[in-house]
Amino acid sequence: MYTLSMATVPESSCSIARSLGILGERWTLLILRDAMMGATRFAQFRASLGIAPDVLSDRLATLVDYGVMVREPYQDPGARSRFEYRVTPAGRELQTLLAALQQWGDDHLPWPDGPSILRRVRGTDDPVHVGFVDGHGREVDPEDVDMVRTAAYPLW
Amino acid sequence: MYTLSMATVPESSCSIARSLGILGERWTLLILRDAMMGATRFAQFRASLGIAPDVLSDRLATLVDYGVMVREPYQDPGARSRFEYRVTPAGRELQTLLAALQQWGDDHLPWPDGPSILRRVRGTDDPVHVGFVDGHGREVDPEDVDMVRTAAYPLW
DNA sequence: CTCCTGAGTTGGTATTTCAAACTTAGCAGA
DNA sequence: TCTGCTAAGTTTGAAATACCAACTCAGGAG
Repeated sequence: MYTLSMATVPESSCSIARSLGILGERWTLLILRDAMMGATRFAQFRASLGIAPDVLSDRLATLVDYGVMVREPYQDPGARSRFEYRVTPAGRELQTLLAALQQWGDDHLPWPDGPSILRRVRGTDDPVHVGFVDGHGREVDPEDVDMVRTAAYPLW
Repeated sequence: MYTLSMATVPESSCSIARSLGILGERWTLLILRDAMMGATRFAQFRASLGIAPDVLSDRLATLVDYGVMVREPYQDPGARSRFEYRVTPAGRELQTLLAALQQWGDDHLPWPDGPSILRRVRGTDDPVHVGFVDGHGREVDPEDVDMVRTAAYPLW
């Protein structure tokens, strides 16, 4: 059905590698960004990104396949039924990932006019950033975050 | 000097797109993961990732070019001086990005033996997660984070 | 002056992306 | 009924990218 070969999760004990197996292909995170901003239709993604239709088709299939988006029918009045794409709860959880990318870009690859999108606490001017949080909802300095290897860590 | 054409920041007002211009190529974030875990040398990255040497060379050049890593000379006793690669402070700031990928992979693409790496508050058993934080160091629910378009946002 | 090692580069093949043209299904108007 | 219109894809062939093996290059050691 699809000419391009869809992405698969690599056989790796590293969850970063597994996530990137799904999300790390060209265009995938930009598709998700647009979806989070409200895009749902093939032509919308296509117009926004300028992506080739075969590649878009392939990326959407991967996202649907791994539960990041769902493909569901819709019908505009006086038009035939077609399919649109929506972010699932699993996809919503990638908000922090996209925000982390955004934050780093704002800090290290700034644009002359400043950020085009800000993140704020709803209904206030209070800015929000991405960071590490402990079990009590308190921010933890990155320096104070330990990475602990478990038994599942490969022994070279 | 390099046969592969290095990545460049796209002319986009979206900082996610700009970040992905540097970081979104195949292998780049895995190289950074290894670097964060202590890898510094060409052969180390190569062995760990199984990446083709020309591609590794290209990716390292991009990372150095954009200040994510630095290339600096080192000398092992009784060997000639060579170059190694280290993460810069700008690169360190991608910790949250990698952690967000890790967290999502742990949650949605789990491995039979569980996570191979845990993040904890240094010296404790207190687990740490990636999330949104307000100006007072308090966690903010993703539902309560507003994305506000500024004047720099393109008007379609 | 030859061997060894680590950091790359080169060259040829395989894979992925790109762009344009084509297909398909159904509604609408003539 | 026939033709046109639209949106969601698929197909096809050319261009760019990645992969792999072999090679280079610069010292230090023997």
